[in-house]
Amino acid sequence: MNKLFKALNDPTRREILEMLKEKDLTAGEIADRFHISKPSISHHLDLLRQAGLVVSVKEGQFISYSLNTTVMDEMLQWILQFTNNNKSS
Amino acid sequence: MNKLFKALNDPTRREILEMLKEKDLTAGEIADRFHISKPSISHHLDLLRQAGLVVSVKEGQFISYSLNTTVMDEMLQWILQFTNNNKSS
DNA sequence: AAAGTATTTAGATATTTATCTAAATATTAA
DNA sequence: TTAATATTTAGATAAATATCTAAATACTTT
Repeated sequence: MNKLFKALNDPTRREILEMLKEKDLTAGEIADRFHISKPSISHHLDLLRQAGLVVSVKEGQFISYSLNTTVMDEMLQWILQFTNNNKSS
Repeated sequence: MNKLFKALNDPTRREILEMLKEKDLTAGEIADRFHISKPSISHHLDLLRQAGLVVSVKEGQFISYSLNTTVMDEMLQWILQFTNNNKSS
């Protein structure tokens, strides 16, 4: 839970997630869309992976990143405890 | 949105929100439940207030804090864009 | 095997953040 | 009005984080 909130507490990382929502991308493709060095993006991807928000698969020379939405559910539940959406009737 | 994620990226602050879910509390009552100094708790409350997650009302000598759930909706929507819960049928 | 490409790891640095103590402000009670 | 209580503000410090460049690793192509 901690790692999840930590991972989401950065605009670059949230933007990466939104990109991956559209389609899977390689580390390089992601880096190319930011004015940030590749090592920095690599680090962001690592944090997203640690939080379980993305999954990486090696495809030859490339590493493809894709979204893992199941982890979002945990967060969804946490938020719903505060909202009225969880009231019966 | 940035302030919202920032505010939630701290276990103490998340715990404060869970306390306020049960009932409104004064700054002192909140501080008493942690082994953290009052100024530090005051600072956490300030960040929560900046994010719109809590509202404070002065009641004489005390300041009462209460949850503001409406802000959570914004976050809920952000998360739902990734989940399958928003698919039609 | 050597060169090129993709990505990560290592190490450094500047900024942000959580925390503390001391002091300031504001309200209540004596 | 003085003392006590509640909370915040100010200023300092240690730890965490985002970023960079340089180097290492791993795969592919020639």
